[in-house]
Amino acid sequence: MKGSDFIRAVANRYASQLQLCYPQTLASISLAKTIHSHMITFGFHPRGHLLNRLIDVYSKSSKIIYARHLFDQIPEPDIASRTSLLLAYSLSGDVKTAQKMFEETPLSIRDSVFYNAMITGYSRNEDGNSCIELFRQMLRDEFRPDDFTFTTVLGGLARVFNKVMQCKQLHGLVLKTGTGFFTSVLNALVSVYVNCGLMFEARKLFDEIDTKDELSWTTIVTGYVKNDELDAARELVDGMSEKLAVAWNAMISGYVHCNRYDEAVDMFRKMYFMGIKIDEFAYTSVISCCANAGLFYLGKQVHCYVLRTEAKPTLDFSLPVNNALITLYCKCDKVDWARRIFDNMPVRDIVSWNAILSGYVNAGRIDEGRVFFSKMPERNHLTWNVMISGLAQNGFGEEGLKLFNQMKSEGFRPCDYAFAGAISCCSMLGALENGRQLHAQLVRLGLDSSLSAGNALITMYARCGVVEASNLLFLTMPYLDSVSWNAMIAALGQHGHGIQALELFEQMLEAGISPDRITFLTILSACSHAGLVKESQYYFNLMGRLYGITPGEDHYARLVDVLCRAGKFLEANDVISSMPFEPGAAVWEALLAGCRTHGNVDLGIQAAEQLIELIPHHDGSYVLLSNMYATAGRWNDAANARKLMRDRGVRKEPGCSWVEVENKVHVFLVDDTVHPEVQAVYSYLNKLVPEMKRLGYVPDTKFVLHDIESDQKERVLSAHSEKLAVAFALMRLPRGATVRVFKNLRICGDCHNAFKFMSKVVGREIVVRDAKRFHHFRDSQCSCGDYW
DNA sequence: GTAGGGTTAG
Repeated sequence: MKGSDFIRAVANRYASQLQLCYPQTLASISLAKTIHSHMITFGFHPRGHLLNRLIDVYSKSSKIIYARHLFDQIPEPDIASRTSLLLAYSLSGDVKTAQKMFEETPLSIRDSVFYNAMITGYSRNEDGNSCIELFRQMLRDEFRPDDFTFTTVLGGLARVFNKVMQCKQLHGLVLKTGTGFFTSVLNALVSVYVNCGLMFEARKLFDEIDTKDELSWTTIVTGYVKNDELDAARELVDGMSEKLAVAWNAMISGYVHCNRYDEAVDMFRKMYFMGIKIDEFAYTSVISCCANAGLFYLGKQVHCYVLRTEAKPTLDFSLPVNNALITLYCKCDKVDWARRIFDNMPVRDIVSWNAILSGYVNAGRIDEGRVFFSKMPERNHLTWNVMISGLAQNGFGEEGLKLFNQMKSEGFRPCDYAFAGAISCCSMLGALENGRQLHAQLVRLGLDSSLSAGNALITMYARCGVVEASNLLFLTMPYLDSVSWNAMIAALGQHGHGIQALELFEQMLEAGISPDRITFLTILSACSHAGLVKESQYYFNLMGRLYGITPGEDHYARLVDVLCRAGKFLEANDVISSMPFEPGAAVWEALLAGCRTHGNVDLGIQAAEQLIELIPHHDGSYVLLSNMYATAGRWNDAANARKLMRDRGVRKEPGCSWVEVENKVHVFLVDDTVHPEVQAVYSYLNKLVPEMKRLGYVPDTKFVLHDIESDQKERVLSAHSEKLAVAFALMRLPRGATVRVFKNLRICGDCHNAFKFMSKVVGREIVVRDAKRFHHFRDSQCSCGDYW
């Protein structure tokens, strides 16, 4: 054998070995390295086709550095090696370098494949306009577009909005160039029509394809799914002779996204029994289905199946499967299970981190959430949104607003969801001015038609005491969903407009929106705040009978609440005994609140004792129990209840009230000595009280629940935090402006009485939001009708 | 050496 023949034989041998590196797997990278190092060890210098092959393998394994190293050793790289490397740069997201490479390649050695590769680069980086531009340049440079060119350009076009015109033009060109005989080109055209929402055109074209391949079928099926025409998609899938897993997977995820969970699970089961291969896509969708539908046991079963199947090695490493499992366990209150999966994952991405973060936050485990947030290697919009709204939901409004600002300063432009979170923070703080500013920013950014932000604003205005603004927003929002209706009904209810709340509910039904369990919770609350006993019973029964919603403990608790507030303890008792489960904390709490209002000491003490047994760390029950004893004059028992509380290390949440004045929040505690202007507040009150007394105000010292001398009691009364905050606001707000004060606990009975007289004396409206509801004091009346 | 479908976090 001659030397040159020998070298050719070795080269062929290497070439056939390199062929084993396709298609790309983890193993093929190390195989390529082995072959390459073999060449180096034996002093073999690859050239020409073999070198291109090596560059191509490295390029495709995202080992661009190796590929580039080899490439730089070639004095005059040919078009094939340039194409491989250019594509590698594009696919790694480095379009700039790819583009540079394209421009540096002389026109004389370019070919159509080279143009196609660059177009692919733009397409993969979602730059549809550059796809078109380069396509035009290709024509100017007098290269013939082929089937690959059209497929790629159309693929790029499918990623841009507003491309109906270009699509039609390209369709024409396809017909002119004769590339319309290629199924791949027609598939790409169908895909663009699909993405324009033109399903009629898409279907017409699909029907005209003589040689439909798998992709033709999956394109049209997924097209229907994307355009929410699930039934049309299903009809095609059922009629297909070949069972394509891709089409079935698309159906499953489509059903999940439309909340059609039964059909999703059904489809998955059929897939299994028909022997269609279940891959990571199907598993991911069905697990996500279980997460959304709360199907814990089925989800766990699928998880077990994943662990047992022969595909386990690949599924174990599958990011989407693991991420879906994290969400499944988070949504089923098993955050620690989710965490274990997270900890065992060999590779994690931002989705995994966000999933756990939202798990912690939604479970109220905000401390762990904070730690997790601070440790995240990467954050995106969702990360911030989850954290901000999580802080809002867990009572950390101030921190949430700080985070919102931090988000902006770190260069993230908040979207409507972030605004919704920040607005919720304002809701809980009662930070009306701040909330108004956020509203203004939304309008400026053109985000004010957003549903999530709008719904948050409805709640914010209501929770800040301006229910009229909520109503105005509700009436002018371009789109409403059930959350909007629920928010508005709740807003009316909190402010004591029970009848209007019920009227709105009827309008909701007329608008064709189906009520959910939240709707009925807000309805029952509204009835409670307005004392609408008959109505509450009516809607409670309606919920199950007409809408098939099984009342939960929370619904029962609210019904009990309405009855107890009306003093109907016997009926409340009947409701409790009719419950299909043991009464929990919410029910006892409702009972206790009613007993407190009506001075039903015996029953109240029973309820409080049950409550203390159920949640021994909750301060309110001890305080109420102690207060009940005190009301009955049983000071020893009262003291014992407080002692029990101390012995168990339970601290009473101190009463505090706050008010926004000149865009600053002023906080007052009981007997406050901290606020810089508190002395002025006390002397203002001392001037006001005699005037109130002239109108008939008698300080009601029974609300001072310490066993002290009665002359001191009146002084303690006037130092209540809500009185201080109201007085401060009266002093500092412009003449005639409505006072809006917030309190973390329920308003004290004497303060409630005092504010009625105060509103008359100063001729202004005083609005107080306490832990339960709103009180509008106007002209010696309160909107709650002394019913709270 | 170039194309195209289905998955996960609020």
